[in-house]
Amino acid sequence: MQEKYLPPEIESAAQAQWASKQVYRAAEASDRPKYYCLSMFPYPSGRLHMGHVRNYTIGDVLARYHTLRGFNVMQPMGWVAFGLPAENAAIANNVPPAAWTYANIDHMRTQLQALGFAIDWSRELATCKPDYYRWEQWLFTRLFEKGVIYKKMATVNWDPVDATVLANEQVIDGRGWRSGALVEKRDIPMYFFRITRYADELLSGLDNLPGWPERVKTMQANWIGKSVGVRFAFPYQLDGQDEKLWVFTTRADTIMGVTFCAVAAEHPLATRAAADNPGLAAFIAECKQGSVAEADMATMEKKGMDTGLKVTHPLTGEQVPVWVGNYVLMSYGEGAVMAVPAHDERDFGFAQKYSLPIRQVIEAGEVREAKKAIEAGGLTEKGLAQCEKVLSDSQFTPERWQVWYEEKNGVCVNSGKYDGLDYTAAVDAIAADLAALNLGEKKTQFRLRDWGISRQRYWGCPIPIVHCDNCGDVPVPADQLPVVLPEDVVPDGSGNPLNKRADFVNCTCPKCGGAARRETDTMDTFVESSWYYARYACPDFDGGMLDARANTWLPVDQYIGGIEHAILHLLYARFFHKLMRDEGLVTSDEPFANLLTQGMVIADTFCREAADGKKTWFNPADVEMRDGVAILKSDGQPVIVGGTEKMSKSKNNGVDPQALIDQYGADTARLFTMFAAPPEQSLEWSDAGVEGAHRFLKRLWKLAFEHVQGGVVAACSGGDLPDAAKTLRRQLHQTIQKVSDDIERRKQFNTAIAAVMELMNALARLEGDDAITRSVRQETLEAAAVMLSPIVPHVAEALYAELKPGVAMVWPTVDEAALVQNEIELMLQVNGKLRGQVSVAATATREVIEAAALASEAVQKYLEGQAPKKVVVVPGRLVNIVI
RNA sequence: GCCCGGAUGGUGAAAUUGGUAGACACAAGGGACUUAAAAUCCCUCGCCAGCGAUGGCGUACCGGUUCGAGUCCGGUUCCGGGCACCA
Repeated sequence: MQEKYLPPEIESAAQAQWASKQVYRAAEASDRPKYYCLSMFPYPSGRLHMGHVRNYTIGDVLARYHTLRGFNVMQPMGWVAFGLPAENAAIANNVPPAAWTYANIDHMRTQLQALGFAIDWSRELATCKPDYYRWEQWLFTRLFEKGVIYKKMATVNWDPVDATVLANEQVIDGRGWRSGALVEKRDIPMYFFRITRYADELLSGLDNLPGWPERVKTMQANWIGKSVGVRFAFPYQLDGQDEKLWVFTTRADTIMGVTFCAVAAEHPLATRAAADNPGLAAFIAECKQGSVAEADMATMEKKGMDTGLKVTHPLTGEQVPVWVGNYVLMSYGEGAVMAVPAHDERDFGFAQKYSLPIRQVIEAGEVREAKKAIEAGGLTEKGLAQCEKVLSDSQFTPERWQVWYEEKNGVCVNSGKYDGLDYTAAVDAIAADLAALNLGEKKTQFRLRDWGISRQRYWGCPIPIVHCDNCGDVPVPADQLPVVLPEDVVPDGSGNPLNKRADFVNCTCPKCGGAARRETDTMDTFVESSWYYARYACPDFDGGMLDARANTWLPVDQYIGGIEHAILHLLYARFFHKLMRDEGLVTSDEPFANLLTQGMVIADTFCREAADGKKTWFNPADVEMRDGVAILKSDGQPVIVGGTEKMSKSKNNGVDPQALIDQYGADTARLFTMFAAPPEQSLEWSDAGVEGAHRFLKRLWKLAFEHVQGGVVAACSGGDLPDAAKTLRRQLHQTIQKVSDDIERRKQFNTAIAAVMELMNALARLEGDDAITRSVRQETLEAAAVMLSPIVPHVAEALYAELKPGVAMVWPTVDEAALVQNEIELMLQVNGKLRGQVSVAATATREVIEAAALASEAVQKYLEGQAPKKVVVVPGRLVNIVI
């Protein structure tokens, strides 16, 4: 055995052996239970960053642990290879996105392999390859024919200078990131997946996912946002026609408080009113500026303008003014809302700004009670005072009205026949009255909107539709798939270059054979990532999307990925799974049985801003702090310190693990990453402490080396031991218990590592070279190597091979007999404060413990001869004496 | 703005079900070994008072429940993730 720990030699030897023996290749034919361990596949941005290392190490620890536990493990890897960064790189460097992407994949695959992950590389896939997206196109055509996919208008960010659609990320402070032009909203036709048809199942299905974090399920449930409300209409007459303005509300109980309505700038009512009102037309044009992102809509200043038109309140017959509001979006709901400024914060602000009437229609329950009591009379002086206090404490203020509204525990006032009704009764009565008038009904609504998947971009999966003047939108027949994306294209940032490719665009109609045009929009990249987990089961199948192997492996037993994907990716994948189920491709209802959401690895961002507002982002590795000022190393000039954000391509704050691997080896990088924090916690990146992780591996190596030098022996398997050896062996088996639980149930690896560190510290202190002590040492080192092997596989395998040559690793089992302890120590508290300890037999009864505690010097000192008021005994933990 | 999380020593963190706050590490300081350095090993290390024994305070902030709160409840601040075209 080598005396020195030499990571480069150990790691390359181990990796070469794993590769040549294909040890991580998963076989379908196995009598062992399957364990499908999947980490979210990376976007090939160029280099790995610490977020990837963390994600894939977590997955690898779980995969390797389950292999040691006897499972047939599959851990695949691939690339979500279409996307915006490739087009940005193409514009910046004049390289085709395809070439850039494939080069990145090669580099990142090498980096992943250097980290020693137990990946079945025979299943590798890249979503930009025709043999992958072919089946996505095939499913698209099936769903199109079924009506699950449909076409409608949708609003996008339009850059009028670059004449291109912008992603939300590319709109900065309302301007295009490259041109600096003011961004406009523009309506274009897009294809949509009818995800809302599955809204109920996506919501109720969350209850069948006990292996998912509560926070993710809460976020998804809120996102889907099921609410029961009332859809109703305000009738009006315009140009001699009877029309209806439809709105939806979850608070029909406040309908009597409506003092105006607000419609979107694109609403037909607004368009009509603007026809003979230039001021309004100008305001509508203004509303069309800015991005479509919800965060921008919610934070912008709420503005409006009166259309001059009035609609009729369906219950009071009052004339209600209609305003155009810049915060109302045509594509959400009805494109119009009723406004109750007395109880809705946004409506209140709007009404104040434009001096619109505010009418209270909800009153807190206790106010109502107090008023009633006073009216009825006969109150005692004290009772009257109490009621009056309630009233004076509840003077009408907009803040109070809003609270009464939010808490839904008030009653209606100023609402005519509905006065005195509570929330439920009022909603029911009002809905019934509206229904009787044929002007409304109760309706279940979802916040979730249909999924628009058209992207006006080149580097994506072509939408398999042909536009024919005679036949309309015709799906490409299966035998003509895939519609192959040409890979020799370099986008220039002004629109989709596919539009300029006659060889791509021009085609014949599959239906009538006439000249036709191919759709040039590509699909949202979330479509590719919505089914890759299933394709890993049968990546080589060319007879269809999936074969029977998909049902062998699905559902994924453990899915691991960033919390950033809690809603969109995970919801889309769940939706897609149900689409595939309904196509008969899979039999399960949900794709991911257990989910581990990794906390973000975050790092500082640094940038410089050019005169035109364009920002250049610098990698933290290229920046240093001098006297509290961030300086770019290359030119010595200052840079702006941005926020601390998740590592990303766009902010260039990804920390490449390569330097760490080169200096210390993959095992140290893995160990350090797992030791830094528990997986679910977000982690501000710092390599301070990596020395400690490396030192531990060196110490471990040295302990094993020293033992092996004296000759390997059979591991201890119990029996009578000297005290020191017995104590160590107890700690060993406690550690096995803890590490197993930490990895399997808690999925918290930092504490598992700490426990093995403690065990190794204790082992280093164990003296004696007798046969029994050496056998305990052997048992401890063997178990430590196995317990660490999921985290640091290279060094652990090398050590195990020295300790137990020619034998395969098996996860150690806990020897219950080794755990037995005769005496335990209890903490003594007086009035909840720690005042001492007492030793008692492990079997001691409550009475014995209490007596021992009261007799102890520490407690006697505080009792001063008095009897305690109360004694609390917590078995195995402490005694608290209350005096 | 809305939804979901988080905040514990100089630093990363631990405390699993309401029961010893700070395990395990990093950094720092002191010492051993060395011609010297590196490496390694040993010791100290929440804050305040005290020579010490010990005592008081302490888990972002304010309040509450409890024999007992880092943990539960109400409110606040700051930080991170998401907000449907970054992936």
